[in-house]
Amino acid sequence: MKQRLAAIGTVETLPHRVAAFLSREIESGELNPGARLPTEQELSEKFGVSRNVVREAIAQLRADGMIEARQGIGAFVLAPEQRAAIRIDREALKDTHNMERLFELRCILEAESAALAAARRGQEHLDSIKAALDRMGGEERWEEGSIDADLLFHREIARATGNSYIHTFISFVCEQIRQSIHYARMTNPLHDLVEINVGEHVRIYEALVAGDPAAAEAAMRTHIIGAANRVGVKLPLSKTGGTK
Amino acid sequence: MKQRLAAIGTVETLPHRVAAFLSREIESGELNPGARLPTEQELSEKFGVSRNVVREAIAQLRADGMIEARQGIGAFVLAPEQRAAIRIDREALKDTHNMERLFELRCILEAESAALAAARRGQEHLDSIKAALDRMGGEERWEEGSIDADLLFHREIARATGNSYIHTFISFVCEQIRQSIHYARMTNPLHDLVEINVGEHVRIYEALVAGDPAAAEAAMRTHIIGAANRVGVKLPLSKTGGTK
DNA sequence: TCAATCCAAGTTGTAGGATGATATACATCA
DNA sequence: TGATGTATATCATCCTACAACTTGGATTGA
Repeated sequence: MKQRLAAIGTVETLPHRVAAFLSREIESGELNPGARLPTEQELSEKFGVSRNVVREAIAQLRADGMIEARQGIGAFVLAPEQRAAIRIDREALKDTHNMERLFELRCILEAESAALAAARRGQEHLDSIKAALDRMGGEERWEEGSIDADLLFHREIARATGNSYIHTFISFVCEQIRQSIHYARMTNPLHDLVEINVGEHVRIYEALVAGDPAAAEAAMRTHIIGAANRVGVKLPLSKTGGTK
Repeated sequence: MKQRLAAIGTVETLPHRVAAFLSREIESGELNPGARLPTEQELSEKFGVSRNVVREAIAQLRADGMIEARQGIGAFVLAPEQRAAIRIDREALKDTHNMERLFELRCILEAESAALAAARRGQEHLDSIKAALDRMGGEERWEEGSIDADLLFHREIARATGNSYIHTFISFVCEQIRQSIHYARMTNPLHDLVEINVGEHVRIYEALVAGDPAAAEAAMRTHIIGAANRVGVKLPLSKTGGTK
């Protein structure tokens, strides 16, 4: 419900559309780093909007460190490594290959974080993780609420590391994945898969309770690879086979 | 040189300052999720700026998914998990404890990525990594150029994973760290430390050449812990002691 | 009294113009 | 030649006005 409202609020506003257009042009390489953007006036004429709209669009891109505006000269495209923010293009995630990469990143982040969490978790963390687990396996299965609980489970583990940056990054990546597979989840509501999913979570939780970092890491790795498979993403072995 | 200009270009513009202020208020919890922001007019009066400036500031926050504006009603604070972008507060990194957390995150990301890179790198990757290594140990030591080369070395390894998201995330984290310790590097230009730093990079490179994921991961982990120490950050054991 | 309708005020979205600050290129002059 | 000033282009900021939208209360009618 709330989600619905948020979605409606995200209607394309003019500055957003202009920013998206410029952003695409930069990402696609039509505007290389160092290149100068058209002047605000030219852009406002080109898009048929007021200069204020163009300025708001540029303000967004500038905040991300995508472009740099210099008074009296113009606005220039910056190199990707100078970005001040990370933003993931939702469109690009429709490509399975990109989704695969994102899952790989998630696996790296969450596996080691699970190990950290196992070593550092307090009782309160275990409680909130358990609460999420119960909600996930509760009456609501594979519904909106269940997915929320799934995400919350992972976020709470990230929180148990005591590292706010880890929490932020994991929350972000998970949310990107969740919203991108939003459409696909109704197609495979197979109960077998749900059972498997819950079971994997239980094993992670047990490792955390035991305070066993290696077990937590392994369980998390197994789970994420499995989760990727369940949404149709074949994850390449993110770890070199546990040969260590 | 270019870096210098970029730094000057980042002078605090009015919208940026307003956005930073509001962002602080949200992060600190003074404005809870769901709360309504003051109207644009009130904000413009409060900060003594025009409404346009306020609007540009809000445009930034909205692009990040921090707030949601609804015509005719007002602007509201969104929950952290709905954020569309990751941004790290440079001010917060002045606190050593936060810097420590960021290094920990970096260690997680880079260690496993080094293992991936060792398994997937092609000859072209090895070449560009070697080029960065040479520049680092070249005539320019611990100068601007040397630090650039250091960063490039890490970015090229991230690129060798073949995963663009990993590359993006690692580049981002490294850049945040680099800019935050910008002032500190002149204070410890001890040549011993430089030698150690280069030596650690060489060992990583050798593991990549050998195609040995485990060795690459271990070398990278050692290096990042060492790098943290060299800028005065004592990293807690990010891995549970290699007891696996 | 109660309900439906309409209207007015408040808020964000967009437009357009005016002025100040800054950088570049060119002309001017010693 | 070299320094200086001027013209111009561009972004930064401000201002006013109106459109679109939401809310709540006033009005109206039964």
